[in-house]
Parts: sequence; C-alpha cells; structure tokens
Amino acid sequence: MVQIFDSLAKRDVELTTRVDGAVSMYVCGPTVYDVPHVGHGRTAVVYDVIRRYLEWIGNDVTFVGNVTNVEDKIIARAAQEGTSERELADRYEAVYWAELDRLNVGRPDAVPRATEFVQPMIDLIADLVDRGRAYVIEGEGVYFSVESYPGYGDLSGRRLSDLLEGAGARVEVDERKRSPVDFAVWKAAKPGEPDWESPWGRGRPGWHIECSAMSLEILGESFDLHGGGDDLVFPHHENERAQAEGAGHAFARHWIHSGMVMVGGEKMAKSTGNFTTLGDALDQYGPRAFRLAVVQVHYRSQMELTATELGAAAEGLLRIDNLLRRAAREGVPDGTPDPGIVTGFRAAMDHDFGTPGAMAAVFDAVRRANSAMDAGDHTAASGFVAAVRSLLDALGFPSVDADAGDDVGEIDALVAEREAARGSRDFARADEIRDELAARGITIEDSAHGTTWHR
RNA sequence: GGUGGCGUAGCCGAGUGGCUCAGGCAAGGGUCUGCAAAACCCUGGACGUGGGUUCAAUUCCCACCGCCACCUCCA
Repeated sequence: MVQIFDSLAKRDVELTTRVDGAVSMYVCGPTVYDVPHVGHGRTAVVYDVIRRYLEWIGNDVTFVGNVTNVEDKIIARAAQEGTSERELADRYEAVYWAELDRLNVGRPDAVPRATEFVQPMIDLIADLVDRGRAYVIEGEGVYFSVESYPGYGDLSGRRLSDLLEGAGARVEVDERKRSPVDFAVWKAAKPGEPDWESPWGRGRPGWHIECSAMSLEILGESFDLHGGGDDLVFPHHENERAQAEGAGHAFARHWIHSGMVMVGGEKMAKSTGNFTTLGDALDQYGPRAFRLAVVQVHYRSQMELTATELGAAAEGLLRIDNLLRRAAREGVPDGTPDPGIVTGFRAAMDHDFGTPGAMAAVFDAVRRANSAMDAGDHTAASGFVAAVRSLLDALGFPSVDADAGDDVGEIDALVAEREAARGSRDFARADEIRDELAARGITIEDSAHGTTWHR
C-alpha cells in the first residue's frame, strides 16, 4: 500500500486508483521556449522515479507528460528570432527530450502538445459556456467565471475573498469581466499570433485549458494522479481543475507536487537568470550523479542543486560503482536481493516516495556487501550486491558504463607493465606508471584479486 | 498584507514522544597494502530561541526570531 501526500487532501492518504493494479498519471511538462535548466531535470527525475516505483511494485502505469507549445513566451521568442512558433517549439522540445534521454528518464506513454488538441479544448469551453460557467466578452475571448464554481481554491488553499482582495489592486481589470479573478479560456486572435477557428471567432486557447482537455481526452474521467512542480499549484492546477470539474467532469483523484530547485536560497528561474542548464550539469557531473543528488532529497522539499551537492553525489556514486566493479572482479555470483534490504527500501518508498530513506537502504547494502567480501564470503555478498543492482534499477539508475575509449588497450598495457614491475619489486617504475595514469584521470586499484582501473 | 512550508551536527539531508541508531559528503584515528587507492572498523559532534503539556520532547502546543515558496508566466 502506497501512501502519498495529496496536495488536495493536504495530508497523507492511501493512493487509490480507478482500476486495481493500474495507475494513470498526468504530469505537467515544460513550455518549450528555451533549453531546460536543472530544475526541469529534477522534476523530470522525480516523476520518473515515482512512475518506475509504481511499476516496480506491480502496477501497469500509463504516464502522460504534456508539452506546452503555444504560449506568450514562445510567440515572443519566435518573433524575436524571426522564426515560426512551431519551429522554435519543436527545436527546444527536441533538446528537452535529448537531455532527459541522457538522464535515463523514461519517455511518457503519450506526449500531448497543445496545438494538437485544440478541438477537445474548444469542446470543453463550449460545455463551460453551456453550463454558464464561462462567458464571452466580444473582441476579447471567453472567460471562466470563478464564482460559478464552488470548489475554487480548494487545491491551492485559497479563499475567494482573499483572491478578490488581491486582484484589481495589482493589474487593471477589464470592466466587462464578471469578477476580477475570472481568467481567459479562449483568447481572441491578435495579428501575428497563431490562431484557430472557434465558435467565438478565431483565436487561441487560454493558459490552463490545455491540461484540462488533454488529460481528460487521453486518460479519461477520474484519472488517478496529477503531478507537477509546486509552482503550478496556483493558478495553473487550480484553474485546470475548475475548468474540468466546472464542465461536469470527474477530474484527478490525487494531486502531488514536487519542490523547486533553489540557488543560494532563491528559486531557480529563467526570469532571474540564476540557472544552470541541465546540459552543463550533466556534462560536468554525469547523469547518474545528478539522479543520486535528486533522490537524496525528498521530492516535496526545496533543494539546492549546485556544484556542492552534485560533487558530493558524484563521490557517493563512486562508492557504489566501486562496489559493483569489485563484485564483478571477484566473481561474486548472481543472487536474490537480500529481503531485509528490500523491505527497508519498500517501507521508505511506500511512505510518500521516501527516496532518501530508500537510498539509505541501498548504501546499507553497499556496506554489507563490502564487509562480506572482506570476509571472503561471496555467498553472503551476493544477496547484497543483487539488492544494490536491483534497487538502483528500480530507481532508474542506468547500469555502470564500461570504461570505454580509444585508449583502453594502451591503458591495459600500461597496467600490465606496472603489474610486471611490481612483481619484480621495481616500485619506482610501478609508481611512475601510476602517476602517469593519474595525470590522465585514471585511478589504479590493487587488490588480492589483481589490479583494476577506472576513470 | 493573505496562504502554505521550513529552521537537525563542518556541508547535504531523513526521521521519531523514551530504545546504540537514518543515510551521503567532509574530518580524525585504526586495520589492510611495498606505498597508494579502494574497502572495513572506530570517533566526535544535532535537533533556531523562550515558554508550556508530559514521568519523559528534537518529536505535541503556544509565542518569538530567521528563511523560503505561492498570490503574475514558471518544473
């Protein structure tokens, strides 16, 4: 039984699904107008781990991750670059998936794009208008009437009275809106912007309608789990839910939200410029260290994800990799994952995807595997090594890359030469070779079972 | 101003009303090794401040201080 912290219930609840043994989930993806930064990477890893774990414990998971490809910033950026919105969005979406591939984030089962679902959005808007929950302002578009939907504010914990107080003070309000908090579901066409035909004239969808329409279209009524970054709770998810339920649909059963990446105590954001691109972080520390850094923090917490954290994660990862190399070198047989370790792992994960505790179980297995090998007990070691392999796989860590490269043969030859020198107790020559390799970033490890190296 | 959250050892970061306990990184001391590296063992140090509840609080309650997020597009 998996307990999750449900953002709507605002407490831990049992994850109940529409169909036993199956989980349908929808996670809000990025607006593709620029390259992804490490915050996008964190969110992607978080939901990848959740998806994999739900599958690992035997569920059939349908994972939908959308991409927003029509939006103000895309339009602005395309105009600036003198290209089409379509070309710009396609280009940055390709970068996004390429980086996630490096991270070993599984591709969603479906990737709906806003421009491909305009008709379902129009249908949904028409339902809202029919039910009196949305209304037309000539020349402007169609607006959702917040006060017509009683549940408004439940997800984000906001009261309508507070919202009304805040609105209007901030930006000038169109006098034709029934309430200052009403928001556009359909925006009338403007010159130079992409638009579509609709019952309310040409225009484009409003900010939040795409996710309401696409999630219902693909996953259907009352799908199980809706996720995203916690900066989307308001207004995006609140509005998304209001539109879907306002049109008479049963919407997501559970909501989960992941924490933001911070830089020096401030949220990482494109607008503040305090971001590191995901590509740079992966180039420097590697995708596995990135994944480790992410899972060592609970998904709902804010986290720093800079050189300090990534560097520490890279060191921790090395400890794991050293074990796996050692087990291979010493010929530890395949075994069944140690039940005690697996139980600890599952207990941590079952409680709101407690990946830090899950990693503690993995590191415990690492220590015990090494201890068993130190004692020469390969049978005992095999269960712990198997647990490490199995649990890392469950968390989406790709297996250790073999030390590849053009110079492998040359390095092997040097290592062999050093072995020979050591054999004849010519330690000066042996150390010379080791220094030479160290200068090339290669670490030598001697053991009773021979010498190995890694980069 | 409104709403929500956080403050744990050098750093990152879980967790719990009392039991030797997270875990990772770093530091110190050992074992092993030709020397290293790796590994294992040991060590130190924690729960923002002030009250309260309790036999017992880091854990519950209150106040205060500090920090953050959302309230506008945002993973």
